[in-house]
Amino acid sequence: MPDSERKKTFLNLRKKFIESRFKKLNPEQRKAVLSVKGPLLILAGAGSGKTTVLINRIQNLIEFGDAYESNEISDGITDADIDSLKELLVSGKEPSAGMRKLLKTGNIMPWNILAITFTNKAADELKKRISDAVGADSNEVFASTFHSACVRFLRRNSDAAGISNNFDIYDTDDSQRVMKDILKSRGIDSKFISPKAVLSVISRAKDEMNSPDDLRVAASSAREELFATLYHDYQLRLKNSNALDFDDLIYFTVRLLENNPEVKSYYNNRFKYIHVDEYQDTSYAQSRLIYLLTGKEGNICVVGDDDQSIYKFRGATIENILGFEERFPGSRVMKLEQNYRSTSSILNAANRVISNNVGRKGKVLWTDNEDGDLITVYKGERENDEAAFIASKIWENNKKGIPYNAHAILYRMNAQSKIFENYFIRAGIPYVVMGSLRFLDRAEIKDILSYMSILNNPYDDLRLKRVINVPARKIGQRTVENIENIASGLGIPMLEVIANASDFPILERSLKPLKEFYGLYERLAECAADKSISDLLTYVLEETGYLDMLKADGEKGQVRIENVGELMSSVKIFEDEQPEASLNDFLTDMFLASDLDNYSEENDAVVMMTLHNSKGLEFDIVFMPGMEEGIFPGDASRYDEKEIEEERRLCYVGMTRARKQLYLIFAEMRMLFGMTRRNPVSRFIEEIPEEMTNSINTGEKFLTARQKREREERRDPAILKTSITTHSIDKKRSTKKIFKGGDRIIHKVFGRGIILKATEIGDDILLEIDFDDFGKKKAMANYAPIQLDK
DNA sequence: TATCGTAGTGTTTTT
DNA sequence: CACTACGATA
Repeated sequence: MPDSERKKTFLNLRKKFIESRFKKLNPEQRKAVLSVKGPLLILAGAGSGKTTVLINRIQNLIEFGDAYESNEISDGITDADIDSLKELLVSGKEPSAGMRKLLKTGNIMPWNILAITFTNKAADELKKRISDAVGADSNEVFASTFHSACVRFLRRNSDAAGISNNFDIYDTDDSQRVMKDILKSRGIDSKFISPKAVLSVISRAKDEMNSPDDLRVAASSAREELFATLYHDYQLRLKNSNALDFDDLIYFTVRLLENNPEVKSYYNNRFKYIHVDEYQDTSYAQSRLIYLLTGKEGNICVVGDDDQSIYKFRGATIENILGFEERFPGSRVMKLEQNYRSTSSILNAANRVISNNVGRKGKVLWTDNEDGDLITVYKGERENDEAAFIASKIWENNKKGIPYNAHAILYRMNAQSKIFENYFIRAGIPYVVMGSLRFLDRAEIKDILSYMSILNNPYDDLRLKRVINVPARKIGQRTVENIENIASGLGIPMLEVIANASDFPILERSLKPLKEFYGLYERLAECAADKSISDLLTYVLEETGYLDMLKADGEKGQVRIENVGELMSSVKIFEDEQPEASLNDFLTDMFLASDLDNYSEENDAVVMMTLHNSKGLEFDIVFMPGMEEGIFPGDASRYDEKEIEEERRLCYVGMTRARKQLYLIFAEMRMLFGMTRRNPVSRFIEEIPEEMTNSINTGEKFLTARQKREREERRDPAILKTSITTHSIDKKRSTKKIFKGGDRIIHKVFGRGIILKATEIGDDILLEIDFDDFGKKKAMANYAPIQLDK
C-alpha cells in the first residue's frame, strides 16, 4: 500500500473512531460535539442535553483536538497502526499512548479551553462533569462564570486596567448605599429620584458599554444629564474606594482588552476554544467580551435558547443570538430539538404556550418520552387552598415513596413562598427556600466581611462606615460625617484621617474612641498579615466585640451566631480547597457567591424558588402556584406585548422544568400587599388546550374567568378586570390617584411625562404616558409610583 | 446616641 | 399584611 493510501485509510478510521467515542449522543448532538472549527451557534431547546453536548465537546477537544475535521496526519503511518486502530474500533478499548498521539491534531491543550457560564453552580457542575469524563487533565480547563473570569483577568492585568489588584467587589446593597450618599450630598430628594432608579440606568449604561461621558453627550434633557453626573460621581466614589461593582467587572475587562492589544493577544493565544452557555442571557458588554476573547480562528461556540431568555429586564439582549452569524462570519448553526426531560404531555403543553410568542427563532421541541399524566390545573378559593392542595399532594406522594426532593414549587415572586412555608411546617414537610435572602445579605455576615474587607483594602470607606460603630463604640453619625469631609477634602481614605485624628480639632471630642478604633484596626491588620483566614475570622469576632454583641442579643443573636458559624465553615472549606489563596481571594469568592450555589438535591426536602432561579434545573414534579393575571403575568407587564412575551418565556421555562408531573395552580381570591384581589386565571393556562389538562375544582368559574377576559378585551367597561375589594379602602390611594389625559405627572423612575390616555379598568386606571426622557410607557395608576406634576 | 413609632413600599435579578 | 427606613424623641 502506498503511503498516501495508507494515510487516507487511517484518516477514515480515525473519523470513525472519534464518532464511536460519542455514539451515546443523538446525531444532532454528535454533530455539535464534533464541529469544533470556527464559530458555532447551538440553539438548544429545554432539556435537550446541552450541558452534555458542552462536556462532550470539551472532551473531544482534549482527546482528539480538531482531528475530526482535520486532514493533518503525521508521516510514517504503518500497516500496524491501521490494524490496531481497526481493532480498537471493534473492541472499544482505550487507545495506547502512542496511538492517542496519532488520533489527536491541532495541539490543543486543556488550558486552551474556556467555558463561561452564568452561575457558579453551572461552572462547578461543568468542572465536575469534565473531570468525570476526562480525568486529571480537566483541572486545566478554564471553566468559570463571566464575573469570576473577569476578576481573574483584571487582577492579573491590574496595571493595564488602571486599577489596583486588591480591589473590592461591591454588591447591589453596597452600590445602593453609595448612591444614597451621593444623592444626599447633592441634595437630591430621593422621593423623585430613587437610588434604585439611578443604579438601574447606570447598570444599563455599563451593559451597553457607555461611560458617564457617553451618557452626558447623549443626554437630551436636564434629567438625563443629571443621571450622567450621578453616574460620574458614582464611578469616582468607587474608584476612590478601590472598588468595582458587578457590572464594572465586565465593563473594565472589555476596556482592558480593547485598549491593550498585548493583553488581548495573550488571551487570544491562551483561549483557542471558547464556549458560552446560556447565550440568550448575555448583555451587549458580555457579548463584546466574548468577541474580544475570540481569536482569529474564531473557535467560538455558544449555546442558547431564545425561548428561555428571561433576563431582558436586566440588560440581556437577544440580539446576541440573532446577530451571531453576522458578527462571526462563517458560523454554523445547529439545533437541538429533542427533549429528554419531560413527558410529552408536559412538553406539548409548554410548546403550545410558547407558540403564542411572535418574536422567535422557531424551534419545535419533540420527545420520545411517554405521554405521562395530563397537566393538572387546580383552582383554590384563596391562596391558602393552593398551599393546602400542594402540601397534601406532596404528603400523599411521600406516602407512596416519592421523596420530598422530587417536588419543586416555582413562583413568580419571593413573597409567595411564605404561605407554603407555614403549611409545610404544620404538615411536617421538609423544605428549602432558595434565593430569597442571600447568605451575604444577612447583616452579621456583611458586617464581618466588611471588617475583613477594610483589612484587605484600607480605601474602602463604605465598609469602614458600615462597621466603625458596630458594635457601638461611641463614634456617632456626626463624627463619621466629619471624618468623611476631612477625607474627601484631603483626598485621602477615611482610615488615614482616623489614624491621624489628633491633627484635626473638629474630631477632638471623639478622639478617644477613634484612637481605640484605630488600635483595634492595627491589631486586626497584624493578625491578617500573618494568620490564616479562619484565625483572622475568629480574631475579628472576639476582638471587635461582635460576638459579645450577638450573645447579648438573646434569641435573635443566637440565630446570628449560627449564621456566623456557617460563615466559619465556608472559610474552612475554602481554605481546604485553596490553601494558597489570600484574604483577597476569599472575599472575591464570597462576594461572587449566591444562595443557589449551595443547593444540592442531596437533602430530602421540597424546593421552593422563583421561576427565574429555576432556570437550568429540573424536577420530577413541579407546582406553579399563582397562575393569575396580575401575578403571572404580573400587573406591570399585562399591557405591553413585549413584556408579556418575556413573562410567557418565563412560564415556558417553569413548565419545562418538570419531568413527570406539572401542576398549574391559581386562586380565585388572594391577599396581596394588604388587599384582597380577585384575579382572572392566567392567560397562560388558557393557552393550553383543555384536552391536555385535567382540571380539579375549576368548574364553571374557570370559564367565567376566560369569558371575563374576552369581554374585557372588547373594552366593556362594565366588566371588571381586576376587582379590588379592599378591607378598608385606603382613602389616600383611591382619591389621590385620579388622572386624566393631558395631566402632567412625575414618575419615580421615568421622571416627568404627560398622560396620553387614561382608561378606567375596574377600580384602577390604565395610563398611557409619554415620558419626556423615556418615551411611551403604560402603567397602572394605583400601582405606579406617580404623582401629579404641580 | 439609642429607641420607638410611623410613613412608605411592595416583580423577576444567575453575578 | 409585613417589612424597612427614617425622623422625632428621650
